[in-house]
Amino acid sequence: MSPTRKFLQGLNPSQREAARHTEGPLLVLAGAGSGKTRVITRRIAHILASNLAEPSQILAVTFTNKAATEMRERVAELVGKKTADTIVISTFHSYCLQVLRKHITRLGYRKNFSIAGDSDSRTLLRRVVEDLHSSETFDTGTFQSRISLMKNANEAPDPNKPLPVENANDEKYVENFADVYEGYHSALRAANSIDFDDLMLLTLKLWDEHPDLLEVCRGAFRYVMVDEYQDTNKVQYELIRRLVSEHRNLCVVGDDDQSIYAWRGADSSMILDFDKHFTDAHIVTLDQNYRSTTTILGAANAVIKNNLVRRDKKLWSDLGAGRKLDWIVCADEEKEAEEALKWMGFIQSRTGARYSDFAFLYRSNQQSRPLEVTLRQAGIPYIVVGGQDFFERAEVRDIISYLKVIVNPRDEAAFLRVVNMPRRGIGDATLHKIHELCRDEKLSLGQATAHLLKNGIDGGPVQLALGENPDERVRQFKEQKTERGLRDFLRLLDKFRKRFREKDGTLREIVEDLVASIDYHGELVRTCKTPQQVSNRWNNIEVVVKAIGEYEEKAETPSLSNFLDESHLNTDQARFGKDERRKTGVTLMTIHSAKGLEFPFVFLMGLEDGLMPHERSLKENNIEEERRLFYVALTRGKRHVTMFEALSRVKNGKEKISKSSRFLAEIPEALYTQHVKAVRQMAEEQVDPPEVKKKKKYVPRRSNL
DNA sequence: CGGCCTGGCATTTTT
DNA sequence: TGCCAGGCCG
Repeated sequence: MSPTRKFLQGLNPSQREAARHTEGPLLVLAGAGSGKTRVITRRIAHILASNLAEPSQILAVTFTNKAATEMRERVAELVGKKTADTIVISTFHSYCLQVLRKHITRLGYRKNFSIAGDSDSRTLLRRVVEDLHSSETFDTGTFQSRISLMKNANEAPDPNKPLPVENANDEKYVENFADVYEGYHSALRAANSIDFDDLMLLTLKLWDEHPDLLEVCRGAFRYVMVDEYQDTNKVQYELIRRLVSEHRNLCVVGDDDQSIYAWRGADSSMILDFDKHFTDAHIVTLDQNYRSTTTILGAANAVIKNNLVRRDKKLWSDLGAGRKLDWIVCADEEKEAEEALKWMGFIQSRTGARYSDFAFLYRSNQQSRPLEVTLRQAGIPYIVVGGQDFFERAEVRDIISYLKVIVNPRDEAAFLRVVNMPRRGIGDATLHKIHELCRDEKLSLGQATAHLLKNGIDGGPVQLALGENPDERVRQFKEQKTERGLRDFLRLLDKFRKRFREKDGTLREIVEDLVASIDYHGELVRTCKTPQQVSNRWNNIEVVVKAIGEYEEKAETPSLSNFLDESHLNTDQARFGKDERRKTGVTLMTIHSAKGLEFPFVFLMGLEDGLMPHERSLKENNIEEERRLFYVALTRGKRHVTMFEALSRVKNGKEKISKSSRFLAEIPEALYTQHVKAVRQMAEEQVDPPEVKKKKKYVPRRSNL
């Protein structure tokens, strides 16, 4: 067999067409379960076998590290590990970070800049909002998501444009938005920090302001591929566009029907308009599904075709019809969980399936509760995927923040987090002084603190909150405590900066010493309510320390800064334990986290209007995205999907009665069996909601004149 | 400054 | 119902 044909073997006609179409723009519309990873990896192997490019001249971009690793492994199976390792397979974020670490000084940042995680951003934003000195109270998160969406869309604040986030159109948000946006960015700038969105935005800026750098990056690749293209945003598109502008060898793979991250800035018009952006684009549709029964696909197709904005396609498979879907109507969420276990037992008795063949999928995380309780009672092993990110946990952030402020002394969010942790008697009043000094004198936080110590804490214009305390001796005593605290803190930072700089011990050893120096364990004992909490949190600290050790072993040139980069960009949950349980237990997760996965048996929980579709999306008119979510949920199933609804459910501490999800009515009746385990009529009579019709807001039309 | 209490609030979370 | 932020008081 000729080497160029070798990697096209075993592909279906459309897959092969996609894999061999190497030149010019190509859009692969890859339906759920249609073997898109197979196509991408074969395509890469085919390019290499045809000697069209060196491995290092191929760039494959993914959204998650997990996807990147998987892709590399699968390519390695085809072309060998050595070759696979030289292909550039990376997430948008880590590719951009690489570029920025090299060249960011051209944008006026320092090389040791920090990446501000979501909570770091929030810390900074809170500060900015406080500085507005407005009598109003604001929700920081509203500003945060608004800023992020705007940056993802590559837009700057424009007072004439409405804000896309819910409740962001309140006058007070509109009025203050420009100031907050501005304040946030100068705070980031002063902290020598950039946020997640900046990774890409600044890379774009760098390329646009310094064409020589773009030239270098562009010249490095002959073929560019982007996975999950429906999840890209405007900025990512602009990056890609620049990278391929010479040769235009761009292949994007994705499925508009699985676009479920618009709320996070993904812009499905990127995939919908691909052939407008790249006019001579070739389009290949992969609609043969290798995962699900025709029953499941029939339901999924029927549901998704109600979406108006999409590229028309219909999945099919030759895997047989299988069992009709089951739709179980339960009284409440506890019954729902019990019923689900019964059905699992039933399926197991018929098929001999293992626990790990089952997934319980739901719309929102709270729904895991009743399931967990019931599973635990039944002694069935399970794993809950998702929830809080490991690196966002308080104790982990504490330690990471120490490391961040050690690497980047200007990092404000990190500084603020640890300056009084453990308790050093440093409170708001002192911090405000430091902060003002920073801004007025353009000092780093550390410098400002040192300055403050030199001139005496009370030298500034701000009154200590203790001013009203009549007992002057107590006041002075406390002030001394504060001074001592600040001094100790600065000394500690200096000491460890020096140790890291001089490589006085391994990274792991130094971090261990740091944790001991601040007596973090003692702090946990002091602040935690239960010993259980202490051991949980301490355990997480140990995981961090261990992670540093592991990083150190595998990295060629380990550095603290590089470790921090990885900890921000590679937050893959699977890396941190509980992997064993995944092999033996049932899986509980949100539909969002299930994207890209498959299970022989899928249980969809809580299919009620208000939950799925979520009432908030309903309010925001995002029904099509909710429908896609339901579509994603259905298409996770290989052999069977069981659907559950609870007529009544405790929501926010109150019992709520609901109707069936409107999406269920979109499934052809011939494809499911309904099992009513609760008297629906009773429930419906009780409620039938006096449907509160919202008055449509009257929007005056602008005259054409 | 820091502990305690209260009131408002409550999707989804690849990086 | 449960969490977290901000306010209050010792």
